[in-house]
Amino acid sequence: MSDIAGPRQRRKEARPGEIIEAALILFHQKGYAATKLDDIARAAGVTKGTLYLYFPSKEALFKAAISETIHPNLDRIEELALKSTESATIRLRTAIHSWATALNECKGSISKLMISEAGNFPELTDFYIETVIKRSRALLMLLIKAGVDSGEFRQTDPDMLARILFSPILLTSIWRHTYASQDPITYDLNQLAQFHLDIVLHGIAIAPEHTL
Amino acid sequence: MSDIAGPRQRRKEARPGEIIEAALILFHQKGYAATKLDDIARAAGVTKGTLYLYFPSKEALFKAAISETIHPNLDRIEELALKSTESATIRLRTAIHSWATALNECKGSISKLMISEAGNFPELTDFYIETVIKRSRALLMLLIKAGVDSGEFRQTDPDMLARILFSPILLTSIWRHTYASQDPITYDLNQLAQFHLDIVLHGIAIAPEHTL
Amino acid sequence: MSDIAGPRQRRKEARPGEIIEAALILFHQKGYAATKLDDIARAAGVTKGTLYLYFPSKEALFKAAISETIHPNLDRIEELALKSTESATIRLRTAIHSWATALNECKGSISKLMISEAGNFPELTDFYIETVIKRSRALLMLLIKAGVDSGEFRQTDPDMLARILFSPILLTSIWRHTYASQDPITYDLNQLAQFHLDIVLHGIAIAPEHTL
Amino acid sequence: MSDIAGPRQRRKEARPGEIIEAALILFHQKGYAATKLDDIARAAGVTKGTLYLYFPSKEALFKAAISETIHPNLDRIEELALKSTESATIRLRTAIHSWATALNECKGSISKLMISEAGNFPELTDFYIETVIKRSRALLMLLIKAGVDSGEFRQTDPDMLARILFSPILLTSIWRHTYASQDPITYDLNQLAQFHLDIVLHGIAIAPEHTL
DNA sequence: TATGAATGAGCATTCATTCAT
DNA sequence: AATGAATGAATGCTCATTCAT
Repeated sequence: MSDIAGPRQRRKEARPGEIIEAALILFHQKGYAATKLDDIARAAGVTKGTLYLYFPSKEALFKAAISETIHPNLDRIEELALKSTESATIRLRTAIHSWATALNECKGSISKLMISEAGNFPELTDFYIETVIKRSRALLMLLIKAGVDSGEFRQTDPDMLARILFSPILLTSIWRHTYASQDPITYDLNQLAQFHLDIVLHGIAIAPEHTL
Repeated sequence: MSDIAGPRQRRKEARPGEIIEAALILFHQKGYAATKLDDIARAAGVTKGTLYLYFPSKEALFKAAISETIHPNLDRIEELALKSTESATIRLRTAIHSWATALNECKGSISKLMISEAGNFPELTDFYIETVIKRSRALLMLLIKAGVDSGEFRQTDPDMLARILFSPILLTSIWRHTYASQDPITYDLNQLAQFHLDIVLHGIAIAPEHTL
Repeated sequence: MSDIAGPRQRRKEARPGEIIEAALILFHQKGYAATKLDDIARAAGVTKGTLYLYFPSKEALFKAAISETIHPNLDRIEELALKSTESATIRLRTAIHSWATALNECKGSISKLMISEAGNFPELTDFYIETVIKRSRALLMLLIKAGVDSGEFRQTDPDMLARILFSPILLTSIWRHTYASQDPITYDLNQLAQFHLDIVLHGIAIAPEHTL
Repeated sequence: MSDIAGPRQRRKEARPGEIIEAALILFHQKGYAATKLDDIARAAGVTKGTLYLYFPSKEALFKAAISETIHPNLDRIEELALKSTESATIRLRTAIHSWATALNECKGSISKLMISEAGNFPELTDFYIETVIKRSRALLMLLIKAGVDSGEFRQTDPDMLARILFSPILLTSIWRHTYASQDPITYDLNQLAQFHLDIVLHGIAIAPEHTL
């Protein structure tokens, strides 16, 4: 009932989140420079002035939107894969699938946004590289090395293999957010992940039973 | 005669190309909206007004830059792989390596630019999807199907496999152009392609001799 | 009882005065346009909304601040000089010194503020000119004429002399409030007034005994 | 004939001066903050964007306007009084009259502007104090000391006397620019200067012949 | 063909004012 | 009486585009 509030309702707690959500979608669709604060305000159901109650500038809003979205996802993946006592094969599959699932559910793609805007926001990019990219890749490399050590996988280059394992999922996720209307993708990221894992694990497995 | 022009003197036929080259680099670095015509003009060694002698608007220049860069690359790949009478395995390897080589040499990445700006230039995106993306993928799928038909590869999903085969190369190329300073990549795209092909072909090969 | 209120608790009757005091200082320091209501509110220890309980607009607050500060000072000077039955010389000295003393003690300078903002507030300026400037000058001219009539001073131009007599004090007062840090003034306005009066009275006196 | 140029005429050389002149008048009338760039542009006969071809910001335009106006006047006064071999009395009269003449002719009053805006532009104020105020006062003090040394004037406080000598002229000049309509002044600054000098020199002269 | 001064619509940001609480 | 979140008109500044030279 009080949900249907008038135009001057007070929402101090909820506002920043609503604004960030609206901003992220628009930044993602149009890029930072092409996104107008008017658009963000309208999408968030407020006026332009209100944005400045919560964020001191457009740039600050952009950075906040990126950071806020990144942070809650950071720890989840690592937990999943590291705690487990299963075989490296299983843990690798689990890690990648949980990541694919996360990407499947995202409305926007931080990866795409960072690719587009990295050149214009060097410090933000540094932060993203350190906290997201390197950390994610380190996890994959850890699992790959574990598999090599345990005799599940052949000797291989963990850096390249890590890059190869996440590329199709990440690029397809970006693709879907970019070319959804012109080139729709009919399967979900988990299917793609499974398909790729089956091939790669078969390709690097020492014994067939280590494929799954 | 006009060939012997001074080093600073430019032949007028060369102008559009020089402008496009400068524009492409800047669009790629900063994105469309953040790139100023002043910057492009300065980088091309002309003044802002001169741009309008060759391109009616910023948007037209952007589209021209994309199109001009795409076109000369379009036919090359197809020729390479289709003419050959080798095995599907060989032709697949050849196609992917020649593509990796092409990407290796590019100063900018049209793929990255299209990902960034697709939302703001729908018609251009349509054109890109039809002439580049779908055509490239169709080529890979053709070769994959040929390999399945010839008994070199197991039965598989050509769309997914095509996507998987170009993802690491394309994403790594984009990566390199985006995060070069923060996260340098030490190997080239051909090494990555070979590494991936070895694994995947081994994974999908019916007999070991079809891996190479 | 309400006198025993906590140090932070303010009696509501005091509010307008506290706001005016804070406003006057800020208007004086930064000028009308550069002073934000937020600053005034903060300086007065209230919130921005509260200002509107006492003053209908920023302009009204400004005018009130000027008027409130002017009024209590209006009558004082006239009393001092007019009641006296001393010689014109003495009364002139008394008037100027009491005025110098008043200016010495002021934290802000209405004169400076009016000089700065006269162009933007014509009606307020009219009011200030009529009630302060012309009245003050009329007083000085009255005393000068009295001195001429009584044979204390030579025949002279009362308007010019009045202007000359208050200029050093007024300008120095403004100066002190404007360039305090860059160009500090080491003597007080009474010293300056006495110095000037000694010279001028000696200059216009008919007989030496009329200098003091 | 070509003077009646169209709206797109080119005036690169003349423009900065025209803009500064228009800006100075408006800053003077309304103060810095209350002066809109649109107003300045309109008064200068250009559009807002043109201002930015010549000045990088409103603040830079303001500072340029002050500086440009100050500089040409700096050396003039000193020359006048210092070269002369006349008596100190004559040189003092000459200096003050030439200064009064300069102020008489000015459309705006930098002094007024600096009083209004000193608080908001500390570095500009420092510059003004050092190059204009202190230099002018030093000149007057020099002449006063010369008069004392030559036996023309009694022993006196040069700082105070200097301040007293320029106050009426300066304040009246400011007054005229501030309250022209409400409180017009009927005599010019040279009359005022002569009136004051006659009194003061008579007041401080050791012998009557040193008054003129 | 080439220039670059000038334009003006567009956008980020500010801040006096309002109003639900 | 007091708050402070929200508003929106105003304004400094940018930049794609035009055009006289």
